[in-house]
Amino acid sequence: MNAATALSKGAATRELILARALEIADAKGIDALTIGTLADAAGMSKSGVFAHFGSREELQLAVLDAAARGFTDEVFVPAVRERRGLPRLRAILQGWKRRTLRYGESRACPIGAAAIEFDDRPGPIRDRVLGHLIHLRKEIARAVAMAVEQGHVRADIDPDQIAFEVHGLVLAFQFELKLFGIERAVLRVEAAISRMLDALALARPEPVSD
Amino acid sequence: MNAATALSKGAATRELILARALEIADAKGIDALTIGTLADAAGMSKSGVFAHFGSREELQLAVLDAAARGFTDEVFVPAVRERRGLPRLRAILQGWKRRTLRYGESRACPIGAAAIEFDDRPGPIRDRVLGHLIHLRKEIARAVAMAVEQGHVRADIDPDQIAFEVHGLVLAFQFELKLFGIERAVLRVEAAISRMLDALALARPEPVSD
DNA sequence: AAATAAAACGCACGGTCGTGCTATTATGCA
DNA sequence: TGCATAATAGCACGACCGTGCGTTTTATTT
Repeated sequence: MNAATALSKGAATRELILARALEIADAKGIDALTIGTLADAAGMSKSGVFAHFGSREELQLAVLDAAARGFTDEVFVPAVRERRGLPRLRAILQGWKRRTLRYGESRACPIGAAAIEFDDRPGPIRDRVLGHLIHLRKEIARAVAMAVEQGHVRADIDPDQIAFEVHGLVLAFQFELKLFGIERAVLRVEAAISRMLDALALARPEPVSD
Repeated sequence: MNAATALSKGAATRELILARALEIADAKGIDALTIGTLADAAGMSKSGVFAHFGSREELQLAVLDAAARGFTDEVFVPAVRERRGLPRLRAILQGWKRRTLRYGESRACPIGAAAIEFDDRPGPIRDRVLGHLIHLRKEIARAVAMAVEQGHVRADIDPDQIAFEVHGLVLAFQFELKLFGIERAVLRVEAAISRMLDALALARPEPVSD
């Protein structure tokens, strides 16, 4: 056995289970992820699956973390190959758009969905979800701040405010996908993104009165 | 019995049940609205509640419609007292913000939540939710179009695009409430709203190059 | 007031859920 | 190869779900 697969049997099937769990959570949402369904999908017994996590909640937390890792790998990791500043910010937005599109017209990002499903249920899951979302927002704000440092963007803008509005754009994009289909949603989000990036790069909102 | 309460016993308790159901759906989401819980909240038996709707799905549809009526009453109805154009658009946004705030930091608009919970479950509920959302978006776009007609807003903007972005703003607002609390969320959304309304009213994005 | 209709209840059924407990099988090390 | 240990299966429990049915209570009409 080589180094990459140097896993004990238990750890290996745990990964297999987690992969199936991620598929289910992607497709049906995190609280449609039941132990029985997951056991069927993994070709195991309920108690076999259960033993790997100890509780349903622990399973859900593991899936949440896996989803967050997937987001990082798919959106942030490729983006850091771009130059700091606007190019990298643009890459993040493109990656995010691409990932959102992969969910299609009738599914949602599992973390965003979990944030809404659990917003009224205090506990570890809600905390974990909010933690991931806060991290996401910070990364966006960081990319904007870098763009300011690089002189790509006006110095008087607030990176956190832009992160807020970018987040809203992606959320609206998800809804537009469901409401009016892919083509229209892509047009809208790209119009909004370029409008926003233009506004960031412009000299001042009212150059005449300067 | 006077005219306002001229309801048969059945219709009256149906309204009572619906009111309790709306409370539950507001607080816990539409699929935490179970017949047993609702029966307890209404002080009735499960079968008593059940008989009024014939199925759980029919109950959920009724609650969805009630929530949409509530939104209209709370947001659109007061807004039509304002003058057409920007004042009315502003009133809609304020009303929407106020309503969103009422849900606080740890609950979501039941229709928006249902849109996400049911995005992967085709059927009458999903259709109804999307119908309400499309209606909402059309109303926003209509208000923007009126503002164009009144000359309050540049003629080259697309009302549907603005409706898209406004929707995103409110969604981001809801998340901001959960992530960072009320004060910060209010500051952000008001900054974003006034920035957007300013952009609508301004002459052109690049007046110097004209 | 009696008769008819509507409304609500009590109860049970079949289903799924998460979770323990015990037995069995497979794995990895001496 | 044999043995300790980890991994999985089997099974049952209690809770909750939606839903149907027969009965009983409450409203409405004659």
